[in-house]
Amino acid sequence: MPSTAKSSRYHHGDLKAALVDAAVALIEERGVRGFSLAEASRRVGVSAAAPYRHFADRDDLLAAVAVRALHTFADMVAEEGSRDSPEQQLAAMARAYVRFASQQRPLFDALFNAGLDKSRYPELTRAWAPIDALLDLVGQICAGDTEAADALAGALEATAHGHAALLRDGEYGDGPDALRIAADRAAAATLALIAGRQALR
Amino acid sequence: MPSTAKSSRYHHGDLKAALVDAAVALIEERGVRGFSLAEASRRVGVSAAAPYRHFADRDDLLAAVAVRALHTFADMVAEEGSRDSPEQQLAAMARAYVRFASQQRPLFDALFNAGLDKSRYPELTRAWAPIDALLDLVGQICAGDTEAADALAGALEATAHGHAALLRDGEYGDGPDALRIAADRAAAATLALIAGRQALR
DNA sequence: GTCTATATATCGATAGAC
DNA sequence: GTCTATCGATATATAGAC
Repeated sequence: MPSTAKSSRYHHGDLKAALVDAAVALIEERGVRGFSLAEASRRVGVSAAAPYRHFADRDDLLAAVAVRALHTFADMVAEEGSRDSPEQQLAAMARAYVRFASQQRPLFDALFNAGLDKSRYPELTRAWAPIDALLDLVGQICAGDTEAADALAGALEATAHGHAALLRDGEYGDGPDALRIAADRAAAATLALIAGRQALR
Repeated sequence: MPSTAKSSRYHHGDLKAALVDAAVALIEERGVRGFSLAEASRRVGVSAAAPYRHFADRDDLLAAVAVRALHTFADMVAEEGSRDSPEQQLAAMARAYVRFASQQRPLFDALFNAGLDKSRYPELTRAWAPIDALLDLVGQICAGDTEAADALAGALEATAHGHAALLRDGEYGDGPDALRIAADRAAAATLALIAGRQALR
């Protein structure tokens, strides 16, 4: 281990990651709007100037949080794959989507509510990659009809997102029941959309 | 007209409304995050201190915008009522929801993305009143089964919201087609949920 | 009801030392 | 790669005059 034993007077071996961690905690406590580079610096014990060695500006750190969100989101959705029927997997995907919004709220906010410029951060467009990966499940259901599959996939995505957003907004209450309710509803709506998919075209 | 001809040195007969107007324009241009009381004051030509005669603080003006959003939203949804079948009315409601997000984006943001404290502004919980008004349409479809009606209404609401939120996020593109696409999909998803509603319970 | 003036805070970002 | 120091901008909010 060559450089791990740095010690010296610098606070971190990986300031970049530490700043992302601090940003997540900060967003959790104060929301995206309450986040600032200065406060994040304070929390990890460095000067306000230090972050600029790693991030071009405030939005750049926010974007780094969004990228982490992307990966966490993909992991949570992917966990639901590979068993049961396609229908049950899609319902589980909707549950995972809602769970992500609830259990990783700061990440959800960074990804969907930070107002980041997507032309500046094209990676964020890949937020839907994990969803797209499940699109072949939809293909199995719609056997061959790719137009129908696309329509159904879009409806499932929007419905899962809607339940997640409403949960985040407190529409299902604040307690621990809220997540269960939202997840149940999202899963049920998923199955209903599949059952009624003829009406999509 | 007694007091309309005020003239004198004061800039407004209705500063409160003028500030709300300015706030809407400001949110349109810079987003909720870019909104400030100071800039709104500047725009209507009063000092930064003037608003405090009408609003307790920044959030208080933001909440006033959200209340306006509430009414606009209700109007747009209500316009869709009263003809066609219940199914078609619900589909039209979903279209109106999406149209609201597109054509009144600053209001949509103030209502759903401003991070306002809902325990401080309980009126905002009434955002769903216009939706609830259409719940009896759902009742007609589910004839008697109130549990099924509640489940369907919740699914319709979340699905419409999901399409609106994704549209606002640019998920359907930026051009004028985006609204049409999102509205079509939201309406279709509404009909599909109705068709597949057995799966909701 | 609005103004001026001001106190206070915080932030983003840069320059230059180490 | 981090620090100190600092500039400039902007915000919220209050006090007191008019």
